[in-house]
Amino acid sequence: MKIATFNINNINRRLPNLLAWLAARKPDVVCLQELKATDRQFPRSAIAEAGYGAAFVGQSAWNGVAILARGVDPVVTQTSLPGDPDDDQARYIEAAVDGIIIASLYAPNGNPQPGPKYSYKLAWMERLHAHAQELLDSKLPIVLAGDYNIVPEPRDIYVTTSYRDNALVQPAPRAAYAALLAQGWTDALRKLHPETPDLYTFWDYMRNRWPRNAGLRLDHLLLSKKVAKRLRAVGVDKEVRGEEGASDHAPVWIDLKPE
DNA sequence: ATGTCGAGCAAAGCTCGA
Repeated sequence: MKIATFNINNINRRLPNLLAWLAARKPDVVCLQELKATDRQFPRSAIAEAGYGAAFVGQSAWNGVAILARGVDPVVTQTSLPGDPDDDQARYIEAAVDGIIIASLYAPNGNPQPGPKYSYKLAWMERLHAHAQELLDSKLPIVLAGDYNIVPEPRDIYVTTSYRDNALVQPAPRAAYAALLAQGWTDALRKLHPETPDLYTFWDYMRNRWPRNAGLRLDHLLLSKKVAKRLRAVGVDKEVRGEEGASDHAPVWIDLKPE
């Protein structure tokens, strides 16, 4: 079973790239972020024709998350991250597919820091921590997949000072990510590639960062223990980032052994 | 490496978010 996460950066703008990738890689489940589309604008028919059921939470212009499942409709369990009824940003959806609870999350970027956006980022991560603990307590197999907008460690970014003041690399967000791992989640990419350098999932459009491989690791799949035991392979479909009209992120995927 | 990209607003270029 192959589960992927992909910050698509506007699903309609990127639809040809997405459909080509779905056809080539045939993931069983795809967590998408940054749809930048309302529910009405979601390309339902194209996704259905590609053979995928879909659950999504859209928003005009910004954010938006979805879960696609090949041949079935995801069974939705959450359409927002619990903990703040006033938060109306479309950043979290969760569904059951083939016995696994799968979340597609788009954590706040948090720039500039300090400031209200940074405070929102940290508060959102605290809410994620609380909900993640509830999910673990359920003892179900769970995958928390998405764009965490956090570079977990210094080796997860190219050598630079450009991001020194960026919210993505600050100690507090890094501590928030580490706190998730401390709950018992497995960072899938690091689990099977503990020493590999240049494990990037995002390359900014600016400053020639893709040709220079000046990347960051922002997109993560966190696995509960039952899922971690089934982990067979994990990778980044890096070539996708080099396509015409590409998103600034590349897909990350895991392959799970049957139960 | 002070730069890319696209959307919104509103009618073209500026501003915003990432």
